[in-house]
Amino acid sequence: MNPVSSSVQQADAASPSPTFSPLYRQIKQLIMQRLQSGEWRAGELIPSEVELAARFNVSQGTVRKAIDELSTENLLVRRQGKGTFVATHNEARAQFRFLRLKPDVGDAHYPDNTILDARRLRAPADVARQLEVKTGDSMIFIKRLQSFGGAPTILEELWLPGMIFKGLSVERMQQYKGPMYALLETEFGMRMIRATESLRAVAADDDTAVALQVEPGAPLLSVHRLSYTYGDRPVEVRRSFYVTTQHHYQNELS
Amino acid sequence: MNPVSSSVQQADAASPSPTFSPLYRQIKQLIMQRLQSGEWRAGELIPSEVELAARFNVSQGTVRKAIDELSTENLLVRRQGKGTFVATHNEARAQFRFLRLKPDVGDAHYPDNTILDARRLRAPADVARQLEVKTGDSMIFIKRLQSFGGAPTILEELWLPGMIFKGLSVERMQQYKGPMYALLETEFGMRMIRATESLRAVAADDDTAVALQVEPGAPLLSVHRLSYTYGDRPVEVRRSFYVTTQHHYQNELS
DNA sequence: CAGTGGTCTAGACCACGCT
DNA sequence: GCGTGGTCTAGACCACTGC
Repeated sequence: MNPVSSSVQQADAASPSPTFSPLYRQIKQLIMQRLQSGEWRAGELIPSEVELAARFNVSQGTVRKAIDELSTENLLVRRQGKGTFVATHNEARAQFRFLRLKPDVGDAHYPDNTILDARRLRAPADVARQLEVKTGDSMIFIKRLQSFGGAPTILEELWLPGMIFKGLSVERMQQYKGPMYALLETEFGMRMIRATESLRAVAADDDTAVALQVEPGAPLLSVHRLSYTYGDRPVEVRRSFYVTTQHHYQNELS
Repeated sequence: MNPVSSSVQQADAASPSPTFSPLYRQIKQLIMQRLQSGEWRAGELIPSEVELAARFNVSQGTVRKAIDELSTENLLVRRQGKGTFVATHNEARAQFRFLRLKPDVGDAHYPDNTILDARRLRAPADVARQLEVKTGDSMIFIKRLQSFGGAPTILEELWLPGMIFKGLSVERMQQYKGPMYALLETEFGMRMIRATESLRAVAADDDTAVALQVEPGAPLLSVHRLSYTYGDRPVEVRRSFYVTTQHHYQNELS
């Protein structure tokens, strides 16, 4: 029998399963299930490799390979001598993983947030489609302004499924100053693990120009983000406008 | 003695080298040297893992780990049953690794190139600084327009060190239609392996507007790229303007 | 010193591509 | 059938952390 569990797919000479995956990927899935279920929470220490190998009845090397992949995907963080931890947005090194706007000169700092609007709305058709919910479903809508050293730089609107973030109050948003994803992670156990961004250059409309203190028609970097949590589930739509006179969007191609 | 060579750094209880690196990284460096020197060229098959293990006098697992890293860095490509190959820009899957502009609807296609200008110039100070050459050094300067389905979309200027690309003629550039990096790789053995891009939104100046058939002042996505070859050596500066009305710059955050 | 992840080895077997 | 990379194992030792 397969060491992991009786329900696990396995290679079989007689009937090679079309969805066969190697042992370490099955282990990886098992670990991801525990992350998704909240059994192992953000920032926590997970069992050691030896422990997991014994629990899953596989060799340590197989567990290692599973954790290797989860580590490169930023779901886990290894620390030699200490153990393996669930990755979290509540640490310095994660602050800029989803914020690619860097100052042209000087070091990157996290911007100041000002919530301009925060309330419950019904999902517009396009937002609903992207988040795979029904049009008209209850959503949380947030509009905020981010400033670097007092200079308004990012104006953005966020949509979150109201179903998931039930207890999120407008007051809580208003008073919170740190990274959004850290808040969602801490208070709702909802962890963003990847996102896709679509960038274009656009001309500022009147309202946006006022908020960002630029001339109407001034060029702005438009960023449309769709964020995913475990299981490739889309849980946030974000539409941002960046002022790129003193900052630039930094990207590495490799 | 160290299995790799007598000159290799090794852990030593008496005097732990401050620059110690594990065996598999030393193997990785040895492989990279052979790539950089041109001993193993783009697209070619390199020796098998067993062969390399024997040659370097280490276990196959150690060679595997070295190749694993080179593979995730896109320097090598493994093909089960066939062997390990040097990555190349001359293949379909590499076409869009450095071109992130995607059509809003429909599938991505490679654009048509029109060379507007190509000649030798002396390096301006800023270009020289970025490419780590001296101001006034001989450079190759190229200005070209890229079109998708007949629509002018990308206007860009490239600077390459003339020293490296000695035989690159204006005529060769004019007639060549494919990806630039494939040409540089095939004809000069110069392979781009990574790049950094800085993006901003700007207003089109008059000349740029004419070339891209947009209104003067229209918002354009400005992309400043610095490309590197083996050994983190910068070898290309590129300044592009993208029209983003029918296309967008696609980026994955993870 | 014990426990953790990190490296390295040797050997077995599987999946794939080619001849 | 043979050679390639891909998986899995068992065991040894090293490097780092914290008690």
